[in-house]
Amino acid sequence: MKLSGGVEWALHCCVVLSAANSAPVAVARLAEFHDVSTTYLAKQMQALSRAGIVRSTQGHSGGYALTREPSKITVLDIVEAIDGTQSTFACTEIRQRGPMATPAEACVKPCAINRAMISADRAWRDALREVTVADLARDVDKDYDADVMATVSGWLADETA
Amino acid sequence: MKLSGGVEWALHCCVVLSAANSAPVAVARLAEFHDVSTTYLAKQMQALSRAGIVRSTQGHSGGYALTREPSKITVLDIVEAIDGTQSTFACTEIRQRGPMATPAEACVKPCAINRAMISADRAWRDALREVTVADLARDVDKDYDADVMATVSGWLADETA
DNA sequence: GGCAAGCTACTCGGATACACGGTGTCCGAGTGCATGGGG
DNA sequence: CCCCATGCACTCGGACACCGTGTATCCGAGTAGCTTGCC
Repeated sequence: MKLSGGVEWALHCCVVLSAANSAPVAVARLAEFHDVSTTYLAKQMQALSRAGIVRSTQGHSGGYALTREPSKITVLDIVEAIDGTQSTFACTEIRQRGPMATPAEACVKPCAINRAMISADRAWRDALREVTVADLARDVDKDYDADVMATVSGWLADETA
Repeated sequence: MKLSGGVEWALHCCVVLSAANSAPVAVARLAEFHDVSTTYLAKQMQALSRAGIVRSTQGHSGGYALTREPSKITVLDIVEAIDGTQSTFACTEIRQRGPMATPAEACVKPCAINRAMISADRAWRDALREVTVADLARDVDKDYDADVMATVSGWLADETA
């Protein structure tokens, strides 16, 4: 029950991209900024691209940019893009097996165990859906430094220049 | 982000054990009932034993039994026994890395991303804590058959005899 | 008949192989920009 | 001076190895109950 490590990178990258004002940022820049593997981060960004969260621009001075307002991108979107939308619990319907198997026609509804898991999974996703990239960016400014986002923005501009 | 498959087995086993009235049930019986691997199920039961959820009795007519009332055993207890208590998200503090690293003394509090994840994790665990083994057993009776629990209890008695 | 010692068979427990998914990396296809020549 | 063709360097994208965790299994240690012999 561990989340893929790439999720953290993807989240941080989305926050940084929200400071770039829709200007494309190359993977190499993002990787350098976070001091992580460029190639592996590229894999995560591809997943974000496939999920429609970021838009890729090729060629010189290309890169990735958010496709919509940071306030319209939830943490859940990013998590599901990287880690998949599959539920945390996969019911194998073992009640239909064994000497006292429940007949299949009685199994139209998920069993109590599965329901509890689905409910918990829903609570988890709901919590993640509550937080947007814009929230993350705002909290970063508020909590850690006076204007990290502005500094990041400037750093991105310098690097691009 | 997938839960260990053994969690499902452990949950079902705890429900069955709640029908056994504290009488020890061997792993072989549980495995036969669910039609799953005996040896692997044994591993899960060992984890439950280590967590103090079940008590093992050795020797002839030994086996596993719940250590406390089914209403005092939550789904979360079982999940954490099998899958560990570690959080779903492991913050690697990448904000302290790279050319614009945040100084460590400013990182006394978890970052916004980590906080969102912790909050979601908490919501998930809270939901699992709400459901007990007694609830599961009751719902099994209510939803699927007239008195599955009684039948299970009788089956266990027959097998033991 | 009652009791105790020994044996048997059944139980759990931890240590040991195998497999799949995540982790990490690489090179190729595609494209926008810069440049240089011509009009 | 302006426009266009060409080349280039930089970008993403998918295909390819490696490793760790979970999956599955086995055999050994320990104990409760049955059997049997004795008192």
